Amino acid sequence: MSRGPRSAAAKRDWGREEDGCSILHVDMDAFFASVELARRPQLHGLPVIVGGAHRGVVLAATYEARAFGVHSAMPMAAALRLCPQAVVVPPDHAAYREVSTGVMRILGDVTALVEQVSVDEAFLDVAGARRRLGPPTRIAGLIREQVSSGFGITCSVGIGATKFVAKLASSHAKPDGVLLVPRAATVDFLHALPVGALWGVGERTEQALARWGIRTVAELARTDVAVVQHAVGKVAGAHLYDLAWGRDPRPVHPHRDEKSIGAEETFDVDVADIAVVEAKILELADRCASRLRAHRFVARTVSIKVRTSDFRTLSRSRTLSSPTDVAREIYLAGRSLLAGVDLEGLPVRLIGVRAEGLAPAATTVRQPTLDEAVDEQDGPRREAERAMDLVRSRFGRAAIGAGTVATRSVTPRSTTTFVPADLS
DNA sequence: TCTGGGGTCCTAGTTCCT
DNA sequence: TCTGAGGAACTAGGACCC
Repeated sequence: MSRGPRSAAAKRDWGREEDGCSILHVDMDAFFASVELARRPQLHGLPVIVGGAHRGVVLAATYEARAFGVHSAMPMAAALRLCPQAVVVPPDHAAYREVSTGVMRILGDVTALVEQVSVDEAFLDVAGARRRLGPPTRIAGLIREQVSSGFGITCSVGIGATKFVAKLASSHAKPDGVLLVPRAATVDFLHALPVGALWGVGERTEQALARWGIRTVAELARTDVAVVQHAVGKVAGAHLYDLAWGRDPRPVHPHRDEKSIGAEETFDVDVADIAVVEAKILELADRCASRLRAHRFVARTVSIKVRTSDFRTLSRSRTLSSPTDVAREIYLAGRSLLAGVDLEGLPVRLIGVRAEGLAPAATTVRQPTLDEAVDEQDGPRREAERAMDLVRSRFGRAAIGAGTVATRSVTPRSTTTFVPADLS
């Protein structure tokens, strides 16, 4: 689901020399939409958009919908103005994860050096697989064939000497193609692109560079690195300058350490009642905590994100006296952070909770604070939340949830509301 | 006109510790 | 005991990616 700008000039044959090009970037074509089409063949050939109908954005669109100017991250209302006949399908992330796992298994059979970047893309270093499977273009063909026959979806593969070039190559191979950029052609390939194609150059950075007359990668490469650093900052400037000359030493990392786990939600209607926002914080804290426990992590820092009705986004964070994986502790920190935010009387559009500073639970010592030493409920709370995890693993997430006030908890028809302790 | 959700990384200012 | 320097850690916010 890459969104970087592409260049027609870069979408051509750059040569056949594969030596020194061991990095593959595999990117599913319109992934969510393709999965929907694979299980609903009657939608083939139609403009299909995957996304939320209310206050949503486009998560994926078929190439038929893209022909009308629809693209991912576009507000759904705008997409439907451009393409009113589009079939809108709500996202089914569980299905996408399942296909993704299957695709990653195919990639894992090629080489152990697979770095999954997101649900629909991954880097592979196939240097060690060449003797067994052949040159990179052959391996790319093999992968595309297996993904197509196994899941009924297509993918594009970019081949280059570095991760960055492989990624750009895959975006220019779309849809359903392969593009090899030989090592010797790397600089020419890059210099054919607009500066926005560089990794890390979004709208703001593009504007900042444009103020210095830099609009293409070639122009950036010809500019003094000090000028680029002045325009976009020291670290980013040096990094962009290196990328513009094809220098990208980052290896393919099969394992990436998670840095944070979070959850956020946009309300259907902006909310002025703080109690409602706090209840949502509890729900999100519960989600974060159960994911922390599932990954066997504890978090040292809790942060919240608040978006007000005027679309301003504020964040607050606090480092806890002791790392935690307990929803109540995350909730209490989140609630107190919210109390410190001046909303200027505006209703809340979005609220998010994030657990940061993750460490393995098994090797992290939790020092009880003075409060906790007195509060003997902490142990039972963790146990109660683990019990909730067990219930959810058997009956699904909706089977059980945390309540704010035990006496007011309502039991819906098919759902059990479990109140582990007084969380208010 | 409308703008999701899950992340990472960087910068700059402030606070804390030695 | 006070003070300043320097570095580390924390915090808030912005930009970016998919």
